[in-house]
Amino acid sequence: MPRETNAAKRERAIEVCRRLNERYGPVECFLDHANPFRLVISVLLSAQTTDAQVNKVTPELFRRWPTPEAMASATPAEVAEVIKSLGFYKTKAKHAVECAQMIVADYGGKVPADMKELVKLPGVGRKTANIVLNVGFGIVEGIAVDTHVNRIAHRLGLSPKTHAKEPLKTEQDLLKILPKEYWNDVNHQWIMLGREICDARKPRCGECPLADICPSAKMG
DNA sequence: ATCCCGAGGG
DNA sequence: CCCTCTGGAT
Repeated sequence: MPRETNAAKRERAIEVCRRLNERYGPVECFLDHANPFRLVISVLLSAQTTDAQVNKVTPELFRRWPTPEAMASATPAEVAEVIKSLGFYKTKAKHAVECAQMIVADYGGKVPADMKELVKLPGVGRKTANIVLNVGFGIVEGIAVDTHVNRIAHRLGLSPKTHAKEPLKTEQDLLKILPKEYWNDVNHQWIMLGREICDARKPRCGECPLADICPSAKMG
């Protein structure tokens, strides 16, 4: 079996994006993104949980501490009490307060619109930073590779199996394959596919719009 | 039981 | 490289 050319991968990846665009329509953020500060905190809280769970706590959270200045003077214990229905709530509360403090101390109370600066914030990695850049600032600098995107890229044969646990390498593979105008689609729509259909354990290939062009679906 | 729309730390 | 943090969904 000859190795697939990059051109073939690109063609397939673009077709993937085209079909997912048809299925999901324009991308949308379901978290509180009224301003970049709220977005950073909301995305930070969303790790390992759902937007719906996050949206249950953010109204009270931002009612009590609406700005970086306000949250900077909260204690992690106070914040933890408000967000305790979420997983990892103690760590997230600590990160939220430290984020607010750093935004005030180092960035004049404004969330930096820059990947290198964003990832300096406690609890903010590339995945979170990518979403903040995309949704909060309209900047497309990379692809937010989470476990879903990672898995889908692997199943579609767009990133080697050896990169399965290295999101940075998966991101680099996708950046090389896909033209930039599709990066934002990956950030949002591939994640939805991963949640609804391309499940880690039991993928529902029978309902998948990509089944006929997916090597993994063909092999079962 | 087992996994997750991550990230920090050892 | 590995572990930890955590509630909720399945």
